[in-house]
Amino acid sequence: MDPIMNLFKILSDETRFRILHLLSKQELCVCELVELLDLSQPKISKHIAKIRSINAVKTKRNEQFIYYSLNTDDKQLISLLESIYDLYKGNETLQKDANKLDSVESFVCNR
Amino acid sequence: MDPIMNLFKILSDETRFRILHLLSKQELCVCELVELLDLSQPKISKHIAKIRSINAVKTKRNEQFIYYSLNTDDKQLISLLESIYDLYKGNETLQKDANKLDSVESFVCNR
DNA sequence: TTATAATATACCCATATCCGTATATACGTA
DNA sequence: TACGTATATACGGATATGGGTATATTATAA
Repeated sequence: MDPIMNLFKILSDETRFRILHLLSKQELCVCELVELLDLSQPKISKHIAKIRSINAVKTKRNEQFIYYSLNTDDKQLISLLESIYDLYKGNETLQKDANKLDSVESFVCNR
Repeated sequence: MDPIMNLFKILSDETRFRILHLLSKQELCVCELVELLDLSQPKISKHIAKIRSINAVKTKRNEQFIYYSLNTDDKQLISLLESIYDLYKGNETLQKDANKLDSVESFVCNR
Protein backbone atom coordinates (compact mmCIF):
# COMPACT_ATOMS: atom_id res chain seq x y z
CA MET A 1 0.00 0.00 0.00
CA ASP A 2 2.92 2.28 0.73
CA PRO A 3 3.83 3.20 -2.86
CA ILE A 4 0.32 4.46 -3.63
CA MET A 5 0.17 6.46 -0.42
CA ASN A 6 3.57 7.97 -1.10
CA LEU A 7 2.39 9.05 -4.51
CA PHE A 8 -0.69 10.77 -3.09
CA LYS A 9 1.42 12.45 -0.42
CA ILE A 10 3.58 13.79 -3.24
CA LEU A 11 0.51 15.02 -5.12
CA SER A 12 -1.06 16.61 -2.04
CA ASP A 13 1.25 19.60 -2.12
CA GLU A 14 0.41 22.32 -4.60
CA THR A 15 4.02 23.06 -5.53
CA ARG A 16 4.76 19.43 -6.30
CA PHE A 17 1.48 19.06 -8.16
CA ARG A 18 2.41 22.02 -10.38
CA ILE A 19 5.99 20.78 -10.87
CA LEU A 20 4.79 17.37 -12.03
CA HIS A 21 2.25 19.02 -14.29
CA LEU A 22 4.98 21.07 -15.98
CA LEU A 23 7.25 18.04 -16.22
CA SER A 24 4.42 16.20 -17.96
CA LYS A 25 4.81 18.77 -20.74
CA GLN A 26 8.60 18.80 -21.04
CA GLU A 27 11.82 18.29 -19.14
CA LEU A 28 12.91 21.22 -16.99
CA CYS A 29 15.74 22.14 -14.66
CA VAL A 30 15.39 23.68 -11.21
CA CYS A 31 16.16 27.22 -12.29
CA GLU A 32 13.52 27.03 -15.01
CA LEU A 33 10.96 25.84 -12.48
CA VAL A 34 11.98 28.68 -10.17
CA GLU A 35 11.23 31.11 -12.96
CA LEU A 36 8.01 29.44 -14.09
CA LEU A 37 6.51 29.03 -10.64
CA ASP A 38 8.09 32.12 -9.11
CA LEU A 39 9.23 30.28 -6.00
CA SER A 40 12.55 30.11 -4.15
CA GLN A 41 15.28 27.78 -5.38
CA PRO A 42 15.60 25.80 -2.12
CA LYS A 43 11.85 25.31 -2.09
CA ILE A 44 11.86 23.88 -5.61
CA SER A 45 14.93 21.75 -4.91
CA LYS A 46 13.42 20.30 -1.78
CA HIS A 47 10.17 19.42 -3.50
CA ILE A 48 12.10 17.90 -6.40
CA ALA A 49 14.01 15.82 -3.85
CA LYS A 50 10.72 14.43 -2.55
CA ILE A 51 9.51 13.73 -6.04
CA ARG A 52 12.81 11.97 -6.72
CA SER A 53 12.40 9.92 -3.54
CA ILE A 54 9.45 8.04 -5.04
CA ASN A 55 11.22 7.59 -8.35
CA ALA A 56 8.77 9.72 -10.28
CA VAL A 57 11.40 11.54 -12.32
CA LYS A 58 14.50 10.89 -14.35
CA THR A 59 17.60 13.03 -14.11
CA LYS A 60 19.92 14.21 -16.87
CA ARG A 61 22.86 16.49 -16.25
CA ASN A 62 23.80 19.00 -18.91
CA GLU A 63 26.80 21.02 -17.79
CA GLN A 64 25.74 22.88 -14.67
CA PHE A 65 22.05 22.16 -15.27
CA ILE A 66 20.19 19.11 -14.09
CA TYR A 67 17.14 18.36 -16.17
CA TYR A 68 14.22 16.49 -14.71
CA SER A 69 11.61 14.59 -16.66
CA LEU A 70 8.79 12.23 -15.73
CA ASN A 71 9.87 8.63 -15.25
CA THR A 72 8.04 7.16 -18.22
CA ASP A 73 9.05 3.65 -17.14
CA ASP A 74 6.46 3.85 -14.40
CA LYS A 75 3.33 3.22 -16.44
CA GLN A 76 0.96 3.47 -13.48
CA LEU A 77 2.36 6.84 -12.54
CA ILE A 78 2.04 8.13 -16.09
CA SER A 79 -1.53 6.83 -16.45
CA LEU A 80 -2.56 8.34 -13.15
CA LEU A 81 -1.03 11.72 -13.93
CA GLU A 82 -2.66 11.71 -17.36
CA SER A 83 -6.07 11.03 -15.82
CA ILE A 84 -5.58 13.68 -13.18
CA TYR A 85 -4.28 16.46 -15.39
CA ASP A 86 -6.95 15.69 -17.96
CA LEU A 87 -9.63 15.91 -15.30
CA TYR A 88 -8.26 19.21 -14.05
CA LYS A 89 -7.21 20.71 -17.36
CA GLY A 90 -9.70 23.53 -16.83
CA ASN A 91 -7.94 24.57 -13.64
CA GLU A 92 -6.79 28.15 -13.76
CA THR A 93 -3.43 27.67 -12.06
CA LEU A 94 -2.51 24.71 -14.24
CA GLN A 95 -3.56 26.58 -17.36
CA LYS A 96 -1.52 29.62 -16.42
CA ASP A 97 1.51 27.44 -15.75
CA ALA A 98 1.14 25.75 -19.11
CA ASN A 99 0.69 29.08 -20.87
CA LYS A 100 3.76 30.53 -19.22
CA LEU A 101 5.76 27.48 -20.24
CA ASP A 102 4.61 27.91 -23.84
CA SER A 103 5.27 31.62 -23.97
CA VAL A 104 8.73 31.73 -22.41
CA GLU A 105 11.28 32.14 -25.18
CA SER A 106 14.40 31.60 -23.12
CA PHE A 107 14.89 31.25 -19.40
CA VAL A 108 16.94 33.82 -17.56
CA CYS A 109 19.06 31.15 -15.92
CA ASN A 110 20.36 29.46 -19.05
CA ARG A 111 21.46 32.36 -21.17
CA MET B 1 -6.27 25.06 -6.47
CA ASP B 2 -7.35 24.33 -2.92
CA PRO B 3 -10.12 21.82 -3.67
CA ILE B 4 -7.79 19.56 -5.66
CA MET B 5 -5.13 19.72 -2.98
CA ASN B 6 -7.66 18.94 -0.28
CA LEU B 7 -8.77 15.90 -2.22
CA PHE B 8 -5.22 14.58 -2.53
CA LYS B 9 -4.62 15.23 1.16
CA ILE B 10 -7.68 13.11 1.84
CA LEU B 11 -6.41 10.36 -0.45
CA SER B 12 -2.91 10.41 1.02
CA ASP B 13 -3.91 8.51 4.13
CA GLU B 14 -4.27 4.75 3.78
CA THR B 15 -7.30 4.50 6.04
CA ARG B 16 -9.20 7.17 4.12
CA PHE B 17 -8.13 5.67 0.81
CA ARG B 18 -9.54 2.30 1.87
CA ILE B 19 -12.74 3.86 3.27
CA LEU B 20 -13.42 5.69 0.01
CA HIS B 21 -12.68 2.51 -1.92
CA LEU B 22 -15.25 0.58 0.09
CA LEU B 23 -17.78 3.40 -0.22
CA SER B 24 -17.30 3.27 -3.99
CA LYS B 25 -18.76 -0.24 -3.78
CA GLN B 26 -21.69 0.46 -1.46
CA GLU B 27 -22.91 2.67 1.35
CA LEU B 28 -21.61 1.74 4.79
CA CYS B 29 -21.91 2.93 8.36
CA VAL B 30 -19.04 3.52 10.80
CA CYS B 31 -19.47 0.27 12.67
CA GLU B 32 -19.38 -1.69 9.42
CA LEU B 33 -16.17 0.06 8.43
CA VAL B 34 -14.74 -0.71 11.86
CA GLU B 35 -15.44 -4.38 11.24
CA LEU B 36 -14.24 -4.41 7.63
CA LEU B 37 -11.00 -2.52 8.23
CA ASP B 38 -10.42 -3.81 11.76
CA LEU B 39 -9.66 -0.35 13.12
CA SER B 40 -10.90 1.57 16.17
CA GLN B 41 -14.22 3.41 16.03
CA PRO B 42 -12.79 6.85 16.87
CA LYS B 43 -10.19 6.41 14.17
CA ILE B 44 -12.82 5.62 11.55
CA SER B 45 -15.08 8.43 12.77
CA LYS B 46 -12.29 10.96 12.62
CA HIS B 47 -11.28 9.96 9.13
CA ILE B 48 -14.91 10.05 8.02
CA ALA B 49 -15.12 13.56 9.45
CA LYS B 50 -12.21 14.63 7.25
CA ILE B 51 -13.79 12.99 4.23
CA ARG B 52 -17.04 14.80 5.05
CA SER B 53 -15.15 18.09 5.33
CA ILE B 54 -14.42 18.08 1.60
CA ASN B 55 -17.96 17.04 0.74
CA ALA B 56 -16.95 13.70 -0.68
CA VAL B 57 -19.75 11.73 0.97
CA LYS B 58 -23.46 11.87 1.57
CA THR B 59 -25.05 10.98 4.87
CA LYS B 60 -28.23 9.07 5.57
CA ARG B 61 -29.43 8.24 9.06
CA ASN B 62 -31.27 4.96 9.58
CA GLU B 63 -32.26 4.61 13.23
CA GLN B 64 -29.03 4.58 15.24
CA PHE B 65 -26.89 4.02 12.14
CA ILE B 66 -25.49 6.71 9.89
CA TYR B 67 -24.81 5.47 6.40
CA TYR B 68 -22.17 7.10 4.25
CA SER B 69 -22.01 6.96 0.49
CA LEU B 70 -19.93 8.70 -2.15
CA ASN B 71 -21.24 12.10 -3.16
CA THR B 72 -22.19 11.24 -6.70
CA ASP B 73 -23.05 14.87 -7.41
CA ASP B 74 -19.33 15.61 -7.56
CA LYS B 75 -18.56 14.27 -11.03
CA GLN B 76 -14.86 15.12 -10.88
CA LEU B 77 -14.49 13.27 -7.61
CA ILE B 78 -16.25 10.22 -8.98
CA SER B 79 -14.23 10.23 -12.21
CA LEU B 80 -10.98 10.58 -10.34
CA LEU B 81 -11.78 7.81 -7.88
CA GLU B 82 -12.85 5.53 -10.74
CA SER B 83 -9.55 6.13 -12.54
CA ILE B 84 -7.57 5.57 -9.38
CA TYR B 85 -9.28 2.44 -8.16
CA ASP B 86 -9.21 1.00 -11.67
CA LEU B 87 -5.49 1.66 -11.93
CA TYR B 88 -4.89 0.03 -8.55
CA LYS B 89 -7.44 -2.75 -8.78
CA GLY B 90 -4.61 -5.30 -8.57
CA ASN B 91 -3.57 -3.96 -5.18
CA GLU B 92 -3.63 -6.63 -2.52
CA THR B 93 -5.09 -4.54 0.28
CA LEU B 94 -7.86 -3.13 -1.89
CA GLN B 95 -8.68 -6.59 -3.20
CA LYS B 96 -8.83 -8.05 0.31
CA ASP B 97 -11.09 -5.22 1.43
CA ALA B 98 -13.42 -5.79 -1.50
CA ASN B 99 -13.45 -9.54 -0.89
CA LYS B 100 -14.24 -9.09 2.77
CA LEU B 101 -17.07 -6.73 1.87
CA ASP B 102 -18.47 -9.32 -0.54
CA SER B 103 -18.16 -12.23 1.86
CA VAL B 104 -19.61 -10.66 4.99
CA GLU B 105 -23.14 -11.93 5.42
CA SER B 106 -24.17 -9.64 8.23
CA PHE B 107 -22.20 -7.19 10.30
CA VAL B 108 -21.87 -7.76 14.04
CA CYS B 109 -23.02 -4.22 14.76
CA ASN B 110 -26.39 -4.37 13.05
CA ARG B 111 -27.83 -7.63 14.27
C1' DT C 1 -36.40 6.68 33.02
C1' DT C 2 -32.41 3.93 32.63
C1' DA C 3 -29.36 1.19 29.94
C1' DT C 4 -27.17 0.17 25.68
C1' DA C 5 -25.35 0.84 21.06
C1' DA C 6 -23.64 3.95 17.37
C1' DT C 7 -21.29 7.94 16.43
C1' DA C 8 -18.79 12.29 17.13
C1' DT C 9 -15.52 14.92 19.32
C1' DA C 10 -12.21 16.90 22.88
C1' DC C 11 -7.69 16.38 24.75
C1' DC C 12 -3.00 15.04 24.55
C1' DC C 13 1.20 13.58 22.54
C1' DA C 14 4.47 11.98 19.04
C1' DT C 15 5.78 12.69 14.62
C1' DA C 16 5.65 14.71 10.01
C1' DT C 17 5.51 18.58 6.96
C1' DC C 18 6.67 22.94 5.04
C1' DC C 19 9.48 26.84 4.67
C1' DG C 20 13.10 30.42 5.35
C1' DT C 21 17.93 31.03 5.97
C1' DA C 22 22.43 29.64 5.57
C1' DT C 23 25.76 26.68 3.73
C1' DA C 24 27.80 22.95 0.92
C1' DT C 25 28.75 20.91 -3.54
C1' DA C 26 29.51 20.66 -8.44
C1' DC C 27 30.40 22.54 -12.83
C1' DG C 28 32.15 26.07 -16.08
C1' DT C 29 34.98 29.95 -17.08
C1' DA C 30 38.13 33.82 -16.64
C1' DT D 1 43.16 29.18 -8.90
C1' DA D 2 39.35 32.13 -7.99
C1' DC D 3 34.72 33.33 -9.05
C1' DG D 4 29.92 32.75 -10.58
C1' DT D 5 25.97 29.94 -11.37
C1' DA D 6 23.07 25.84 -10.48
C1' DT D 7 21.68 22.66 -7.25
C1' DA D 8 21.35 20.15 -2.86
C1' DT D 9 20.98 19.97 1.85
C1' DA D 10 21.38 21.05 6.97
C1' DC D 11 19.19 23.53 10.64
C1' DG D 12 15.45 25.51 13.20
C1' DG D 13 10.83 26.76 14.03
C1' DA D 14 5.85 26.97 13.19
C1' DT D 15 2.10 24.29 12.07
C1' DA D 16 -0.37 20.07 10.61
C1' DT D 17 -1.41 15.30 11.09
C1' DG D 18 -2.64 10.81 13.05
C1' DG D 19 -3.94 8.09 16.83
C1' DG D 20 -5.12 6.66 21.66
C1' DT D 21 -8.11 7.50 25.57
C1' DA D 22 -11.92 9.48 27.50
C1' DT D 23 -16.23 11.60 27.07
C1' DA D 24 -20.35 13.65 24.86
C1' DT D 25 -24.40 13.01 21.95
C1' DT D 26 -28.16 10.75 19.86
C1' DA D 27 -31.36 7.06 19.19
C1' DT D 28 -33.48 2.60 20.65
C1' DA D 29 -35.29 -0.44 23.80
C1' DA D 30 -36.31 -2.38 28.26
